[in-house]
Amino acid sequence: MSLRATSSTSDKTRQKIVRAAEQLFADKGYQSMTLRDVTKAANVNLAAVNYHFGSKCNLMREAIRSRIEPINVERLKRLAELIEAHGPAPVPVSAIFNSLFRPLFESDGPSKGPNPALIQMIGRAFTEPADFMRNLHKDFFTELSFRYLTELKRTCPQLDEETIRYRFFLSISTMLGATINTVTLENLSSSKSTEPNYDKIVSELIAYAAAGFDHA
Amino acid sequence: MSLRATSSTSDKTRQKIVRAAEQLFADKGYQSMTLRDVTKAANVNLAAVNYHFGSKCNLMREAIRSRIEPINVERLKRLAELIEAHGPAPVPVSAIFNSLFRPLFESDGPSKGPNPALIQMIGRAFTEPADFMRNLHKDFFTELSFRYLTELKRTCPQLDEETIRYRFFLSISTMLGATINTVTLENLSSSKSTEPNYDKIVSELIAYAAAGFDHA
DNA sequence: GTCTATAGAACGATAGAC
DNA sequence: GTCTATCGTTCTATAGAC
Repeated sequence: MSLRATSSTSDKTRQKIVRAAEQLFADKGYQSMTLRDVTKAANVNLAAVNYHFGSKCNLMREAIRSRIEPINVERLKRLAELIEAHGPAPVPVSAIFNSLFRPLFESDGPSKGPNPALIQMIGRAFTEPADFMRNLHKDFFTELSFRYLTELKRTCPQLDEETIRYRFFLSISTMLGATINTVTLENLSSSKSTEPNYDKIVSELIAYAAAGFDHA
Repeated sequence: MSLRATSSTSDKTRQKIVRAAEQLFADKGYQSMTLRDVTKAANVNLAAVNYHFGSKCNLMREAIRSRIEPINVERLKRLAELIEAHGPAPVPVSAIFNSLFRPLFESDGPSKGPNPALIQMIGRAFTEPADFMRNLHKDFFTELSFRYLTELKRTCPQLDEETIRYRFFLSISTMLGATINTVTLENLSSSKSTEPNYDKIVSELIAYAAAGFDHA
């Protein structure tokens, strides 16, 4: 049968499916999101998912991969720029976290605004219990965490390796928690706006994580 | 028909179901956890869940409620003790977070060790997308957050209300992320122990959140 | 490539014997 | 209270017409 490997004249159906899947996965998680939901929201036929992606699992792997990879590229690019800019001096913790957190919240590209569905999807992907996510985590997080841990160790030589790993873990946890923890997010703003203020969230997040990581 | 409202001579079946549900919910989330899984793990009959709890939804509401309520009581008790002990002086942020975070990780009671299944279950409950969780959050979090925000405001009068709410939200996110974010948790210890070191996690968590909250 | 129709399996819930 | 058996629904995935 052979799945579609390359783009053709029209990827509209494929794209519509991915976009709908993003939103539904963000809202309801993997198990609660059904292919009927997806194809209905995308306004395509039910069979289209299996034709284009082979399976529900593959659809989500592809959806998540296509979003995370550019973000991780941007993260490492900014980290490299920081290292370059500071020469032999270590990069401040807040600048390191800035390069790690910002790209997620500028998910549609720098100078573009944040994409709530995309932010939530990634947050949920890393807290999703489904088995097939495990490998994704390894693929997308191993190199990234190694690079960031290396740089954080250089900036904070007074902290032993184990402490650095714990605090890095807590920093990642804060970021992920902030993206999916709708509970407190709703109670945050005194105004009853449905849309969270991501600009405020991300700058607070960076300052919070930097202070939490760097404390005596 | 009438559900069982009061305890009878033997709550063994009921208890076994709740315990099994906790573990499975912690591992797989609400939708992936089936009643067939639960009753099989509990070694009881499939129909027992609907007899004792009426529905799958009700089972999890009861399981979560029975765990969170004692923890919240303990939290507020410790907070009240802190306020009492400090008299008119404000309670330090780290002490406030100590009273908020510790009870979850001493979930089987003080002097008892942490209960991984319980910790994960509560973390997952607050990040679960399922609709029926929404009301639970309101029930178990509204009063708690009000009390803690009041006390944090007294301790940090230099911070405006909105900033306090944002940082409190981030602190809760850190805690929740730490309980369910298995990804990085696995990569944490250089030793390949399956069991996370909760003692280390919780003390790092409290110091981290206090520093993150209290920064200039 | 896109559709209809359906296979095949799993689910929550319940009826009714004991 | 506890069991077996099953109803009615919903899911992913696929076969086959167009």
